[in-house]
Amino acid sequence: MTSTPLLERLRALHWRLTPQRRVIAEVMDGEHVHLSAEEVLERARERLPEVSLATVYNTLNELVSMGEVQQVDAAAGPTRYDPNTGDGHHHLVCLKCGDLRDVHPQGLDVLELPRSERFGYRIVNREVLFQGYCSDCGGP
Amino acid sequence: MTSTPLLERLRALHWRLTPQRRVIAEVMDGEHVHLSAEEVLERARERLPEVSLATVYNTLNELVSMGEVQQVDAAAGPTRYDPNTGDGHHHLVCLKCGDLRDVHPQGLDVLELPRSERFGYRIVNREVLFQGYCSDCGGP
DNA sequence: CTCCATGCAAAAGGTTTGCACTCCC
DNA sequence: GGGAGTGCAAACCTTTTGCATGGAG
Repeated sequence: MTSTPLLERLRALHWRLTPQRRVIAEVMDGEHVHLSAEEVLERARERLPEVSLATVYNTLNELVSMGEVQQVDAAAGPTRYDPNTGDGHHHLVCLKCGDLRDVHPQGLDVLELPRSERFGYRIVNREVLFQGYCSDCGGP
Repeated sequence: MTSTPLLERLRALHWRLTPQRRVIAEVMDGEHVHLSAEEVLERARERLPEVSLATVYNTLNELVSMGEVQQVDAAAGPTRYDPNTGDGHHHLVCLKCGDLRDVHPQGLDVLELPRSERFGYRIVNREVLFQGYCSDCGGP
């Protein structure tokens, strides 16, 4: 789907590119797991030690706003960030421990709101969220 | 849809019924807007002043776990709680200000995960979440 | 009578903010 | 050179927790 590297797309958007931002974008482009801001910081610092948590938050929020990154709020634990792959993958979260998994429910190609239900929003993400309790936290 | 009053269903589940819990359940049963824990506390105290925030959180978490209440994490602002109406209503949230609206996308009757993708979870809520920015926070 | 729920306040995160400094464009 | 981005640490909010007390079943 999304074959163009993230950095190219960002350059095309005339996004101010600093070393910190570049490294953070690279982390998000490479990892297809759900990283917390803290984990993004960790991996970014492996490449560039002088990165701060505040910048990670700033940058992730911008990437989300640009629709390049998806944010998933698990209600337990910190917000997680996921590169927006464009495939129809969705999420299953544990409300107690925050465990997060990808799922691929079928027949949801048409995840779009009619204009009459958009309320003037600029929508950057559509997703199906299943909430429950994992087997460790209170399974069936 | 859900015609049985919440309290009756709770009694049927042999749920320990204290004055505080009853009042909180009544608030949730009556209100079809998305209330934060703080707002639930406010309304519960109108009926019973000696209710604490901790109890509101405890009780709401239990109701969520029982599948009787839905929790929506907007990423901005506090978690919101919604009575589980059973109709196919979903949510549109503003990532910046936390504004939350009901939407009714079509053709999503089959919001269920195949067992192979449930990972042993006990699922209590399925919903479609549209994230974006409202017209005040950065519309189109 | 026995647990379990409650209240209070403190603790525990996670995320944002203010300000001085840096450096990308 | 100017304005946007950054780092640091403190502030902010929301939610959970510990412990003594009280009340539902």
